[in-house]
Amino acid sequence: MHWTDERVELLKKLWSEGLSASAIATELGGVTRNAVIGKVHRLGLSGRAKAPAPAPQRRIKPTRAPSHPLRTQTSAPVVRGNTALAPQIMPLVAIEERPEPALRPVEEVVIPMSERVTIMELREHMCRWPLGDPGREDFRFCGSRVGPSGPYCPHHASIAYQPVLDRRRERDKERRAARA
DNA sequence: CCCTGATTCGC
DNA sequence: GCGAATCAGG
Repeated sequence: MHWTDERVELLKKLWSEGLSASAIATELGGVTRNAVIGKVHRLGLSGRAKAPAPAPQRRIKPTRAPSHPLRTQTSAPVVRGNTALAPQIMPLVAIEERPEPALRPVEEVVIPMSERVTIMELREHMCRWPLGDPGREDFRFCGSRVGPSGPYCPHHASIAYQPVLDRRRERDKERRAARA
């Protein structure tokens, strides 16, 4: 992959819109975020907005000897820092309430916490408990941190792995209690 | 740990 | 010119 005019244009556009380097890299495809950042700098469009630039701070390379005369010091239009302060235009972030998929009246408590993530946002350590109807646009996964093992967070694991026997035992127990 | 941009420098 | 590796920071 190389930087064709179109790709450069798209890069400029997306960068000006405030997308992160990695997001742009994904969008373009075939490049890493490093490549994007490198290109951005070469094009001279670094720094999308920045305050005063507080730290004069030079970088300190421990051992590597400077093979070139440093061309820095006095003249540097440097507008450093800044991290994507952009209007973040995310397509599918809405979705308000997502009633848990009819899980019979549980007496245990809550921990409603779901992060609720899309399949794209789902990471290795995230709970894969499905929320909603797969195939619908608002389908999500729980997304909470998974437990010590397994694909679910502790809360959903307790639901998923609750054996029928436990429920029966629980029911019998209640009966006995009611009788007494 | 996830992520961000910034910088250097071998290629 | 390019971008991986690295750095610095959130």
